[in-house]
Amino acid sequence: MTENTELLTMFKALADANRLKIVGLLAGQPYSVEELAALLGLKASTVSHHLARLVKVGLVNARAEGYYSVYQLDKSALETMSRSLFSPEKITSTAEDVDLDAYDHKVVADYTRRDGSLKTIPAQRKKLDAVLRHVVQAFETGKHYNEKRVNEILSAYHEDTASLRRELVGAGLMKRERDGSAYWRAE
Amino acid sequence: MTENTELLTMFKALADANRLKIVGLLAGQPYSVEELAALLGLKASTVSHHLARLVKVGLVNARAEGYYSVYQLDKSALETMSRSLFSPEKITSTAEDVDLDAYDHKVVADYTRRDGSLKTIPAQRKKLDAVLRHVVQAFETGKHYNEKRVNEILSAYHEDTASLRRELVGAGLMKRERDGSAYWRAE
DNA sequence: ACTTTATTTTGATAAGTATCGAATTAAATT
DNA sequence: AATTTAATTCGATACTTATCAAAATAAAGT
Repeated sequence: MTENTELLTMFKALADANRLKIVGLLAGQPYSVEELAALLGLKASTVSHHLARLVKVGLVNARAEGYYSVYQLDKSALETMSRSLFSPEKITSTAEDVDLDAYDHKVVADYTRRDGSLKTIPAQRKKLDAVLRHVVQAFETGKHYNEKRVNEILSAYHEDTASLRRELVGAGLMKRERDGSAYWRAE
Repeated sequence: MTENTELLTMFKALADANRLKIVGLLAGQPYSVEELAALLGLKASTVSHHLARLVKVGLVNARAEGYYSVYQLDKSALETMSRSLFSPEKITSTAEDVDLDAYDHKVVADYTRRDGSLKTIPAQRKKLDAVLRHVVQAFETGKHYNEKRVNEILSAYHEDTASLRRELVGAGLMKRERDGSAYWRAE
């Protein structure tokens, strides 16, 4: 949540009918709080509140003038924004603090018992893959295992060790010698 | 409220942290409802609701794929929007249904009694102007009045007819002969 | 046809926020 | 200094909406 909050507060600032109208009015000319209140049919306190939010995101600014504080639109800020707001970087940044492994974790959690064994082997590709990525971590990288040892390890997860073994190889998560004499975890 | 509601619904659609994250995630690759729910730590029903709003504004669309309905970002729509959303026309259109005379009306209402007479003559320029624009309507356009008649008409508004008359001329709302023999309403 | 799985819809609830009125602050004229 | 006027702040209320749980759909594999 570095600067994607900037995006969010910006959109929130504009996600109100009256604030949008204020921006539209100020695009034509500067106005005082009192004038805006009369134009919108709102109380001055309400308009003041709206203006404060627009100031906070840098869209408008105020200058004192006689009795009034006159608000005006910062058009350069508006232009800058229209160019940057929807840039690919800004868009993708909104999801940067999302844990991309959360789906795998949830699937694994859904399919495993408290003792770590699998309730069933998922039938669906996506979920099977998630579970396989979990199971393969029981093997050390760079180490070779014979089939008997592989089955022993897999039996902690499910009795159908043959299926698990086959799926692991099929998914490319484990490799094996052509003659089946040895298995190892893919890098 | 023709298409400025489009602007509003668009901003509202993006004015939510989780919907922004969804857009950010879909910018990277398509996802199913279930996956998004796991990634965001939300229930599927909630995500479904968010996606429906994003679909409604045309930012994302869904395609059925096996068990899942896979949602993807409409990047062209995103680009179109980023260009048009902050255009001067769109911005000013948000205020197009605002009654620009509302301020004058309010000022006049504040300063007049039920019988139409003025409580006081406003000291402030802006309000005085608003009241003068109201008072001048008591005169027909294209007709000439002598000073006595002008004062009779103005006396319905305030006893200080001399000030009213002077201000009306000063504001350019009424014209007069150099010798003061006749007054008429400016076009 | 039946079962499983994902999605959507529907209420209900909780969190957020727009609005107002009253009180306070700030600024300018008398 | 005192008074008027505009703006802001504060507290309360009403409205909106994000979220979830449960029920209803939809779709696929058995």
